[in-house]
Amino acid sequence: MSKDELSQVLTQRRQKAQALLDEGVSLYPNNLRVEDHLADIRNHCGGLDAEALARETRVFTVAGRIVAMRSFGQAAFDVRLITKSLRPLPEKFHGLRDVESRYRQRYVDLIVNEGVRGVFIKRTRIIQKLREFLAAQGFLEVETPMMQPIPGGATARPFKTHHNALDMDLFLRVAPELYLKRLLVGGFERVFEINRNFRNEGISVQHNPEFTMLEFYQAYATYEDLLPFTEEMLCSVAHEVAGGLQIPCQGKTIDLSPPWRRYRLTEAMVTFGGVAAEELCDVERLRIRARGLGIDTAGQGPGKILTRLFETLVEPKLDQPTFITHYPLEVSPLSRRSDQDPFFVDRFELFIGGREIANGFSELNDPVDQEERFREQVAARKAGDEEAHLMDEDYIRALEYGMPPAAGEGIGVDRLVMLLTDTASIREVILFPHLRPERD
RNA sequence: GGGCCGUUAGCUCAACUAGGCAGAGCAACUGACUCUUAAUCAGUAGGUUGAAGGUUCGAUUCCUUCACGGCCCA
Repeated sequence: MSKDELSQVLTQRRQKAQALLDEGVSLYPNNLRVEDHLADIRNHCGGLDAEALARETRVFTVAGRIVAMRSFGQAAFDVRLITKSLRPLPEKFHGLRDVESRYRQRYVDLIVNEGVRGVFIKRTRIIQKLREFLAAQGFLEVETPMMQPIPGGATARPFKTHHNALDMDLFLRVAPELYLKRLLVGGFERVFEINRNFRNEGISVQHNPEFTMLEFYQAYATYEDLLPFTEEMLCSVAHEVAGGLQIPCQGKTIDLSPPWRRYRLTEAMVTFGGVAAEELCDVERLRIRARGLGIDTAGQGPGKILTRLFETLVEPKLDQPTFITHYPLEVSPLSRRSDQDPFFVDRFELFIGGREIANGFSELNDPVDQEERFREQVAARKAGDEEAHLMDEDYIRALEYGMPPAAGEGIGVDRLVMLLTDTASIREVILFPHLRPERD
């Protein structure tokens, strides 16, 4: 096939490899012991002048990529081939810039773009710090199913797969929530999981089909306990990886110093969204406003319309850390109903840099109320809402055994990494972001 | 899903407003040079310009469709 014809550069590389083979040189030996790093040589010889260097007899064994070589000069090396590369690296000065190539060939991106490497090292440190913080607070790290017969715990469309031996459909989880709360029923009082969720939705600078989520649950706590806890946890992470609480974010500076400001959702609509307080109680006026913004309100109640308006009008303005509390029950099928006002639930979300970073609430542990909410979700689903929850009878059964009052929270790890590395696209913090297959 | 932009040598980019033999730097190859911090000098080679079609005497350039990517919107 003509497609397989190699370019001049690749042909030359293969010819060189063949020439080495013909000389009896092994192209992929594995008996090397690396004893030093370049830093060792620098530390040992960096301060020496030419004469002292000439007298130096110590032998260093280092390994690495040869980026440039001149067979010229007095310092001589007997270089030993460790791995024959058949492709050249991108140009040394400009590196690899093409975004598509960087994502498709992340291995090359990581070789030549030091900043990229730094982002992923930070990502690992952030996750390590979250684990460390939670473990120190007595939380037990657990693993719950990624493949679920009934996808639940979030309003999102799932990916479907099939188990051949059992001949049954399974769904990649959209959230671990319902399983983690089963563990509260089982007697674990503090649990958390850091793992992948999968949502069958559009791809954007903020959305990858698979993404990493931290969820943690604490018995005998309320959502109000989670606010200072979240401040403390995220500040400890910021100290660790960003070096402080003043962090750069897309040209602005975000101040993470606690306490973070708090608004009820309705207050924020007035303060940031420019909506009159009277309008908040008037569904029809809200609906008209939503339609004016291009939001589809068909079949949606006041709670959902209010939330959609909030997302459009307020969310992007919340650059500095802000807790929003008192979400409508209509959009919170797993949260505990507020004792003061049954329209709302005991829930909050945290916004930083105009993006949702965390979502937490007091958990609904009344099985009768939960079953009713599921039925409403099922009805919404029948009416066309593909993201609505399904009935999970086993979860109801679990609640019937008695789940201690508890609070739980989810933190989008990718978005947290974006925030702490000042990155605009989620693809820059995921090693291998999803791309369509390349052709030709 | 919609709009806008992009795709040219291994890599980074030209060739624009005006259709007229597809170019440069780095990398590669050959030779020279004994002290470098991307970059010493000279020479050589390297292309189905993302794919297919159309307009034209002639298309990287104009038009259509498609593929992939980016940004914005949903």
